[in-house]
Amino acid sequence: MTLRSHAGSSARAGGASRTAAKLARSIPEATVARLAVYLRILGELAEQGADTVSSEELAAATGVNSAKLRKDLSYVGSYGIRGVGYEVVPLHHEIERTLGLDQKQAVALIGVGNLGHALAGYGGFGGRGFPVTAMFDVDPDIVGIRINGILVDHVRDISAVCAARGVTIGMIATPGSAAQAVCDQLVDAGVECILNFAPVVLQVPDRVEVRKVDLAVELQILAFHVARRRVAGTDGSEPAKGATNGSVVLPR
Amino acid sequence: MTLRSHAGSSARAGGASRTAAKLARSIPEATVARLAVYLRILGELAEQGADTVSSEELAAATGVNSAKLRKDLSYVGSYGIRGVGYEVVPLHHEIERTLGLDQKQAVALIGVGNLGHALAGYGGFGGRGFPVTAMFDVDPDIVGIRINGILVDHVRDISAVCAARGVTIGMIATPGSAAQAVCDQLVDAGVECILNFAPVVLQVPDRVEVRKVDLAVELQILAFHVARRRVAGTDGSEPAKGATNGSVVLPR
DNA sequence: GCTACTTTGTGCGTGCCTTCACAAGCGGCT
DNA sequence: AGCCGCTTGTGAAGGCACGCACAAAGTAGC
Ligand SMILES: NC(=O)c1ccc[n+]([C@@H]2O[C@H](COP(=O)([O-])OP(=O)(O)OC[C@H]3O[C@@H](n4cnc5c(N)ncnc54)[C@H](O)[C@@H]3O)[C@@H](O)[C@H]2O)c1
Ligand SMILES: NC(=O)c1ccc[n+]([C@@H]2O[C@H](COP(=O)([O-])OP(=O)(O)OC[C@H]3O[C@@H](n4cnc5c(N)ncnc54)[C@H](O)[C@@H]3O)[C@@H](O)[C@H]2O)c1
Repeated sequence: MTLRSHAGSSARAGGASRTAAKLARSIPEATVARLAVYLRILGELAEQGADTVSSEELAAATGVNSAKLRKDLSYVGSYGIRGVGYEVVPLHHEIERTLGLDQKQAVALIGVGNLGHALAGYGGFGGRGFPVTAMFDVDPDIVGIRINGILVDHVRDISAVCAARGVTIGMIATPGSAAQAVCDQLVDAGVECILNFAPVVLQVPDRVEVRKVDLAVELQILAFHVARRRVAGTDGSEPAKGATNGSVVLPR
Repeated sequence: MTLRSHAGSSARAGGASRTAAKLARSIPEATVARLAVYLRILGELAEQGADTVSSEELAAATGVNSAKLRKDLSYVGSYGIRGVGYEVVPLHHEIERTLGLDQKQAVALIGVGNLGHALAGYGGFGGRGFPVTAMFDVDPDIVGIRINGILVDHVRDISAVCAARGVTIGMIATPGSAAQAVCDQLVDAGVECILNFAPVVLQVPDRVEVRKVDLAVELQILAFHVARRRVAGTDGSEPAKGATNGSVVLPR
């Protein structure tokens, strides 16, 4: 099992129900998100010199159910050894390949304000295959400066610069009022994946994928749980660890 | 695929059970995340002087299915008028109440580095009921400075300061290596909700809820789609419909 | 080679979330 | 008043994800 086909796409084993096709192996979105987390832990384990890791250990480290983890890993292929566990390095490599991280993605950052500066200076991106290769702003005090050696260009040049540098992912960190216009420019430039930090809902063509990071929403969700907890605390009903039910109780 | 929203990051922390409290009502986690988005749009509509809004309009503005939106709103009560739509202001008010935003939550920020500075200076929090009322760091150059009038304290004082200012939510923006220790201190201080920006999986007691914002994971998910799209492009399989998504996904 | 033990890979039941479709309700028009 | 058109609220169905539990498959010991 260890020396499985390597080049081949290892078209998932056995009586795969998938109508096969060379690739079509669709991976659940939820799994993709977790794979990225496994990847980070595997990287740490590799640095520590770990050779193999069991699903149980990896699950504990990433905070997921071990069965779920094994199922997730089964989507990238069978890289485990029964009775032993998973080989850290090969698995890490294979997840990278599955997520498409073997090919670097050039990232463009639009809006180099408070948040933009933090993002631009963050080493966690380039180190993981996402070099910020282009930056844009409209503020004349910002356009022209360099951050990590990259020049901040004027937004009017988005199209040309992105095309020239092969940008595939755009990060929008402008004020909300400018986000849609910036987004449109990115789309015109051919960018098909956008990470949006502005608190607006972007309208894009079907072919473009948008993910949104909305900190205010995150806080509101937490606030909701604080409030719920408070009320629950007053009636003495025990929080109980019952079902891993995703729902939530609320006063009315 | 774009639509995959899902919001349920978070740790499933303390069992959010349905211990049927007398006046309790269970709201799906996914709905809570979307309510926060509706809320923002409703706020904008109110500013523009809109009187009512139909589920179809609001759905278009927030990028969700109108049936889903109506079902979401049905959890907060029946505030719609058939044949007309929803009254903007009363609905806005009611969602706020439902999410527990009528009571302000004091937020503590730990780690005032690049990202921390951006978060500290962000007006979008205080303006929405989440004033940053305490900040902490270990760097002697940072401890003692003021941001927006708030003094940055030393981490050793987390417990005392948080208790004194009634902090209910903690935001961790320290390097990953320090995150768990900081988290433990917050937990000791009685904080039960944590928003974590560090790329580590925090271990917390069941009663504590953790949500994680992991930008590297977000980018990796986008990268996956870029890669998938590239391959798919060769065989002509369909792209994926667009829309918008909610927030971040993460397990626990 | 055989047995005992460990861990993977997955079939399957369960439950949440989404979406469709439509009856019920409301305002306006005649 | 009565009818009409529009929109809400929700029952029901389908899909997806989770997690249990177990057979398969490998290692270790004798
Ligand atoms: N700072 C935070 O912690 C934080 C948190 C959550 C969300 N956000 C969101 O992130 C976005 C940026 O926040 P910020 O605090 O960095 O704001 P900021 O005002 O500091 O920075 C915005 C930057 O965008 C630039 N800009 C304005 N219009 C532009 C345009 N049309 N094209 C290109 N650049 C343009 C400005 O010159 C400025 O440099 C906002 O939408 C904000 O709501 C920020
Ligand atoms: N900057 C970004 O855009 C970005 C993006 C994604 C994730 N992150 C994550 O956010 C975290 C912070 O990033 P950053 O760029 O602001 O890093 P940074 O190094 O600029 O800031 C970290 C701050 O934490 C402080 N700190 C260190 N140890 C501490 C401790 N034990 N207690 C309290 N404070 C302590 C440091 O003094 C520093 O001020 C990191 O975990 C990083 O991975 C940052």
